[in-house]
Amino acid sequence: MTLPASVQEPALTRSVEDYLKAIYRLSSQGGFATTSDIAGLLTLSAPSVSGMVKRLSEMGLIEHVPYRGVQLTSQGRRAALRMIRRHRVLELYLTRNLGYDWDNVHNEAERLEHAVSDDLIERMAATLGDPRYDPHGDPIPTATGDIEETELASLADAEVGAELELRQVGTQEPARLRYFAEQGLVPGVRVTVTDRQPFNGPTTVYLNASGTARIVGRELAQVLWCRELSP
Amino acid sequence: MTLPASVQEPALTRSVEDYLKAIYRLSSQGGFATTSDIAGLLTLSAPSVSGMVKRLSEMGLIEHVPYRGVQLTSQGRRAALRMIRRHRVLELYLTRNLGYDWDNVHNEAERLEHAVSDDLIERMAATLGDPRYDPHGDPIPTATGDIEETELASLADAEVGAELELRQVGTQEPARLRYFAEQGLVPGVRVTVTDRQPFNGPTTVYLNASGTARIVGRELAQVLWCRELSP
DNA sequence: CGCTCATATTAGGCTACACTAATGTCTCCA
DNA sequence: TGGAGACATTAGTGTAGCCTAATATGAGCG
Repeated sequence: MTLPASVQEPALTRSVEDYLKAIYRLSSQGGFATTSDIAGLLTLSAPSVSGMVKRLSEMGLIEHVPYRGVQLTSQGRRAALRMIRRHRVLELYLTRNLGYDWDNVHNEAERLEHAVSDDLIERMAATLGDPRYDPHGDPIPTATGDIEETELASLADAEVGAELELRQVGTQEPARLRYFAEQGLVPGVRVTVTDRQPFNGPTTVYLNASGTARIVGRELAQVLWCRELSP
Repeated sequence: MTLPASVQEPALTRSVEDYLKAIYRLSSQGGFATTSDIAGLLTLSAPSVSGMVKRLSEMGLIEHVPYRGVQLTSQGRRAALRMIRRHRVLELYLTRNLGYDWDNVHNEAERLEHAVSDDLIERMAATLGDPRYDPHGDPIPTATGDIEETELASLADAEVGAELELRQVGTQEPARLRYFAEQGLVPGVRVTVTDRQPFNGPTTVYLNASGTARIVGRELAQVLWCRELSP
């Protein structure tokens, strides 16, 4: 009566997909995602999260340690990475092929990621030449669920004199993204750190290509993730 | 406390959007859409439809005459046409820009139409050069909610000797669509009706461009909508 | 060591939307 | 004109997700 041995996964709801993405983000550094952190990220009440946590762990998507938090199971992680792939492929496609700017793709991708088929995502990815990074420099998981893990350091922590490649811009706020774009601070750019003011002051960098300087306040510098170039 | 005079419409749910599209289709010839027709089209139970009909008429989207059926209000019609525009623009975009065939775009568009923003639809439409017809020849409503109304006749009713332009293919079944494509029976093609067998028998047409004949059974001929060319 | 406060969970309720079973209404034909 | 049968509606349930209010837990500090 039912399908054969091959287990047919019953398709996750939009909510479930959002929870899994949030838990992935909050626990990607290895720890637990707490109820209140999830509630904060998704702007839901804590009891709502408690309720969903119960459902997700019954579905086998997360492991719940009461009063401590949750972590994804391998099944949950796979589902989360699938959503992240969708989101990032969509962001890149919208940017490259439909004239979106990197500061306004997020919301569109956020809605579409729940509606597109795997087939469409793979067609978009193929059209884009199987890209590895989204417009903000975040790595795109492969269709098989692998994601590049790179050690990046925040510009705010970089030493004066260091030569860096800007790799990821860790914000989705349109205003900040627009500002970064204006300043030429986008993934792939190479810079040299020439100064840092004390007491959490701003960082000054030279853009190697254009030879011009930029002064970046701490709050912004913290979300610019960089890779150290050979010294 | 609430928004100013400008009435902010509260965003329709996926279900509501589907009902409105169905009601549009069923009542576009002027009559009422009945509960069981809607239930049939959406594959829902009749009581489910009754319940939704109550909600839709409270929302002012439809007019309900008990035991007779429903019709769209102008507000409901606007919402329905907006969905149809989305669907058809999506179908064309997927066909033209992402390698879909006309027989497999329907389901993808069906899901995406609920998730895309108006902005994205307009970008797609602009990319496509503000198209007027989708891949099946159906007219695409304008962003302002106007739709071309053409008098078309079914090939099954065409007179022998008539010269016709095939304009719309009125099915979404992939197998039939593939067959039509193989036969060269696609929108825009010009044909001459050369024969019709009696007792609801098949229609024979010549493809004017290639000069080859096609025999089309009644069931298929009924969904091929044509415009009569000057006699 | 125990208490306080932040955090988590449970209890109870609401909405949207589906379902089946029971009931109402209309139409057409004998 | 009076049913019979087709169709519509109402009644009553269920599930997913959200909420607020009430309660439980645990961790750090006096």
